[in-house]
Amino acid sequence: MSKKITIYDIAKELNITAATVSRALNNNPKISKVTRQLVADTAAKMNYKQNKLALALKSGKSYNVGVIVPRLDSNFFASVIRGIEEELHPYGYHVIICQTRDDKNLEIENIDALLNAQVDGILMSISNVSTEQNESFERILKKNVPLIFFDRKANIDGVSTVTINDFQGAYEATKHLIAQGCKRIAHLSNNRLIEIFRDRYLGYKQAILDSGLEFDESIVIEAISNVEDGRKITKSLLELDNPPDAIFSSSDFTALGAIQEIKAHGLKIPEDICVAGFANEPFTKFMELAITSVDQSPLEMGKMTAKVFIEQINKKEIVKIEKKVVLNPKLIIRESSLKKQH
Amino acid sequence: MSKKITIYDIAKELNITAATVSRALNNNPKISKVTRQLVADTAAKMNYKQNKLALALKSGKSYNVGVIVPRLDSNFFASVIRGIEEELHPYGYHVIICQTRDDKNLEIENIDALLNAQVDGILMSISNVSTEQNESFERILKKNVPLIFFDRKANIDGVSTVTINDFQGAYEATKHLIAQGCKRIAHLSNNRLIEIFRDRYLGYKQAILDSGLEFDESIVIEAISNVEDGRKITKSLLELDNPPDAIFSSSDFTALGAIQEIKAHGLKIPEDICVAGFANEPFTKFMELAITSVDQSPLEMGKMTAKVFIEQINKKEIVKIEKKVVLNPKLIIRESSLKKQH
DNA sequence: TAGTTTTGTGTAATCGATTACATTAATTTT
DNA sequence: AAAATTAATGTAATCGATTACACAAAACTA
Repeated sequence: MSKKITIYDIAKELNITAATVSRALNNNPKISKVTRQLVADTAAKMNYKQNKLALALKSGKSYNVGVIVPRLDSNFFASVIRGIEEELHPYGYHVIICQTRDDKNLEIENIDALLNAQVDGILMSISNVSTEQNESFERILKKNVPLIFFDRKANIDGVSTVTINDFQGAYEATKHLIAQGCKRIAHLSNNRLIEIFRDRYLGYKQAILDSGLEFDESIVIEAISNVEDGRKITKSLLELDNPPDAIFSSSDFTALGAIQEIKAHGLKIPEDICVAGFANEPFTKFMELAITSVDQSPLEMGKMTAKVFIEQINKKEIVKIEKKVVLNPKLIIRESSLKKQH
Repeated sequence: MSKKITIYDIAKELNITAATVSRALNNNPKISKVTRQLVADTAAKMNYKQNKLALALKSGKSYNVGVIVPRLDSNFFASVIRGIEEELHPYGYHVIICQTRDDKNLEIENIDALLNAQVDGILMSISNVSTEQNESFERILKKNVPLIFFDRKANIDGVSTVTINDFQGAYEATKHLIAQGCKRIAHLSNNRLIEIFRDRYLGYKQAILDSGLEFDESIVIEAISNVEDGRKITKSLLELDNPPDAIFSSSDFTALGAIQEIKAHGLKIPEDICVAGFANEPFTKFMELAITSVDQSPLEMGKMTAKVFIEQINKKEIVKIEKKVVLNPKLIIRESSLKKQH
């Protein structure tokens, strides 16, 4: 119903030009105090609201950033996004969210759409399948749009990243299992073309080697991150002639599956088999048998990602900065791996 | 680095005007096939990308919708947002997310910011504290921006809503507890100024009255939706002279707290006390003692909300439609309330 | 008092698209 | 062959802001 009020309407009302109105609203000292006050009052009275679209077109700053994640309804990504939103909100930035659903074409499509929408930056976690599709990323950089990876990164020159030390997290978790007396630790892995899963695998492996235990590649198995796959693979592990006495999983969901299967086999946790997961999903804490896991502080990761973006925005355009922030994981030891004192 | 290519650049390259380029790119039949092809080829060669900001300013359509929720890192809201995104993506709409953190001022601020950013619609779940701050909502409507509430709604004329039947969900859950033989059912409620909590309370009450059981207001207690509050309140309930034999909670988190406290008291679930929650949070399914809960199909709710928005957008502006979609809740019965057959 | 500086506004271009309204050239009609 | 259509493109306004440059009036300088 109500027509939109523009600075031209205010100008007409006061018999001045839109330029003066614009300056007055921006508190330009060249405009007399009297006029400034008059304009401010009239704007308020007419219920004027600045059209950010026009401003964005003129200034080249949309005050929108794009955030791309594989999926939204995961505690981890939702928390990261919360962190991003809360950190950017005070600066007046809005967050546009996109999901790739681990689909390469969707990822490309989303990047293009965000660029066309003139976002001021793109913060993303790459999808499972985007390994070596650097073309889109190059397009972002060529447009001089800040690009920052969080958690799942691709290694590209000039791109800042915010990650956690997955190697370290896996190393500590495995060391902890070893400290509990476990000698044959299986690993439920995931697609190791993704750096985070490769690093978790490497951290696990290093911990075993550093402890003088035998490393057995045959009990490292790739799983999809869900309960069912965790059960299925654990079943096959338990049926081995030489079953493991601990399971370190790169996902809490597969760890949960493992726990269910181990119990179904009549074995006791942690007495017979210890289990540790990764991500510190909310449910790991809630279980009656709480699950040991590695916390990734997603909220912090989101805030840090946003901070790196803000820094980047404020630099001279000529300077190419590349910041690699690595957060420390926190091992949360719970009942699923903590044996009674002996 | 690379300058942005506009239709003017293409025009100059081909010695035609920008108007012709614009028409050609939009496949206007008035432009000869030859020219259209030529423009398309040149645009591709020069790597032209349409500036959606300019388009938005000219057309008045930004193809952005704002989604406002109390918080992002809750499974429920994250799933709703996923549903919204997946439904709107095919139409070319982008989703801008905002959190109110149950802060009235933030809610108002977010609404204003979205309106100034010229979003094409606002889809929101009101915050705990926004009861009767209809002023902002009116501002949205006055600007003719479609406003749709999901889950937590305010009752405003001309606003479409997508909710679940909370009364029904609570009614069924309570009836189920009664069917298990429970005679004294406590209710962990929440701020009943919020319609969803009021309705859950009313559904619970009605089920008790319909079953000829005694309704006792003293065992209806308001709780904050977290585990600690659930424990605290359950403790006080168990210490009553006449403790309940079942707890129906309006939140899964308080239900979990209740379960922990009941176990701590040495009582058995479901034999001594049955427990049911609300929301079907992922962890309710994962627990060793899985928790009975009411599913709200958040993904569906998100998709439905988006569909209502699309419908609204496509109507003539003159027509004020008001659509009230009510989804059916699904009672998921699990071990926390299912007694063995007697 | 003539010249210079300052103060406050206006003029018009710009951001990058779309589109109503000409206008010219080509084709068809009579 | 003149008149009427049609086809293809150009001109210029528009969306709603910002801002470099211009300019008049007032204030200051010498």
